Amino acid sequence: MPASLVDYYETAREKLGPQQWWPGETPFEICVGAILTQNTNWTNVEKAIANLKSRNLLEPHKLYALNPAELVALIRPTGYFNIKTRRLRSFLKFLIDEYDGDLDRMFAERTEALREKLLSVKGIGPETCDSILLYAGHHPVFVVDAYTKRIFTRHQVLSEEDDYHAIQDHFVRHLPAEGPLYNEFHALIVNIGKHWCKSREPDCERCPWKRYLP
DNA sequence: TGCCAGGCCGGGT
DNA sequence: ACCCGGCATGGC
Repeated sequence: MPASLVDYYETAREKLGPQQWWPGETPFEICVGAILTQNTNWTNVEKAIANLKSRNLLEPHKLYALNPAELVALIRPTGYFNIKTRRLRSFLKFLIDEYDGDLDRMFAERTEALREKLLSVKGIGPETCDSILLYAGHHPVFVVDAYTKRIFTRHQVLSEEDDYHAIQDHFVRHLPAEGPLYNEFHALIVNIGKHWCKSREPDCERCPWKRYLP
């Protein structure tokens, strides 16, 4: 009998321990980080977050009031700084226009309705949207990323042509519908993707799942 | 030294 | 409906 997704989860959880994600102190910081980390190494994002934090700018109205050119300079280490400035500001405008900058009010919306609204913001795609929902808002949505696809395609759980929605659907259908589990599982996937399973070869012997699953 | 990182958008077939 | 180039810094 092939390993189930719950087997994958439990194996990784045993080997790597609790992940305590997302690495951000406040819901707003998590939202900002989710946008800044698009196709970007997290260590670069940390530098940008530190810049914003040191200037006390991690608050929606303050950040939106900041001169865009200043924002470009502060998030420079993340790369794509021009486009990310636009994306951050479009999210901030949405948050301020719709909820007066109050994330609690935003997250009080029903999951599906909020998901659609966030996806309509230019610069927020499915992964960024779902990361914000799950990690900043504690909505029970499973986050899919490049590691999820790469690792589970390699393990023959997913196929190459599965798109974001197909992958998300697969996980949702095969896991208990629990936000905390979605949270921990995605965090474990990223941990394994970054530190254990970097090889692009079809066989990755170092990967915990390769070694410990039947 | 090159390749890659927790995507997304817009324009071209 | 796809496919693809562009966006850009910092670390290994």
